[in-house]
Amino acid sequence: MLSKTCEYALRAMIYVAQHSREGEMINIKEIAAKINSPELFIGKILQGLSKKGFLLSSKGRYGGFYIDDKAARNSLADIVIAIDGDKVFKGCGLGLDYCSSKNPCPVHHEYKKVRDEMYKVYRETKLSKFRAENCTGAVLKRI
Amino acid sequence: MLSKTCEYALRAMIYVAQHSREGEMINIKEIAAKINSPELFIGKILQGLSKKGFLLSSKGRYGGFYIDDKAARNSLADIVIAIDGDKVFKGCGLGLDYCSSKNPCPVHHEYKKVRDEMYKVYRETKLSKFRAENCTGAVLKRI
DNA sequence: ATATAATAGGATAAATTTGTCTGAATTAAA
DNA sequence: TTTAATTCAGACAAATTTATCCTATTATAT
Repeated sequence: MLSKTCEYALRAMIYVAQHSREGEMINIKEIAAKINSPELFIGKILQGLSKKGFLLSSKGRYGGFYIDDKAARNSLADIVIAIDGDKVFKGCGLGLDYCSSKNPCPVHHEYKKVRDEMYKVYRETKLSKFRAENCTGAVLKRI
Repeated sequence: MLSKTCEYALRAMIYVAQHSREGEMINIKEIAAKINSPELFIGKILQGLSKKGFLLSSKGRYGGFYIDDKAARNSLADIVIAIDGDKVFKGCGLGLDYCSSKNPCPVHHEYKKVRDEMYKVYRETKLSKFRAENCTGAVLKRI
């Protein structure tokens, strides 16, 4: 389970990827409205991701956020890890710090298998999949 | 990802199941020490689970907690749902409320598949698996 | 130049989760 | 019957996460 912050971030990044077109920035007001999130909060989140290089931003009138080809190479897993850390993809199913193949908790083997697949789902979903040229227009909020 | 409360609960319940023997109660101090959790906090958690019928308790000297055959029929998934709700097993990978097969988010199909397997892992791990007669003595904390 | 509209940054506030304290009730042993 | 050891209950406190406010900075159009 991802944090709310992380869920907002994924939706926002997908939305920005879907709508990034040459010479157009997408602003926070629009993003917040389209992904069902508090405007100021998603602003903060994207500012943080922008600092880390996950998307471009520009201030001033007609400013906003943008995901270019390079930034679109990031996967959803990269974003999750940047925000929530890797516990969801690497951690123990019972929350034990030391749990591992050599020192497994009572559910380690079964859990690890599925956890690895979960990682794969997020890792293999790249932002490029959502970019304008490929985009099928998946909606990120109830209409 | 489970809440910390839930992780403590699972570890505690497994520990109690492992050590439940006829006419012996396991007390909170022992449980907390063995699963690496704050004593008063896991106390509260088990009191809640006990109210909901997930384990038996008895007050007074030599009192404590106990899991009998009937309570041992519960799975780890039952406990997770009792504490964290079913979002982890039923929710959307991007946190959307309305997401479903008919109205899928951009990762719904891949995510759902793995999420269902995750549910299965917790659902098919029953407390009875850990009861004294079957117990292989899996340790729930670093020694 | 000026007005306008956007992000950036830092402080703050609200809500939730996690953890603690205190005393009451209960049980069994001595 | 007294004492000791336990869970139970409710209030409280601390920490973390989520969300907002205010001002500064920046960029564009007019």
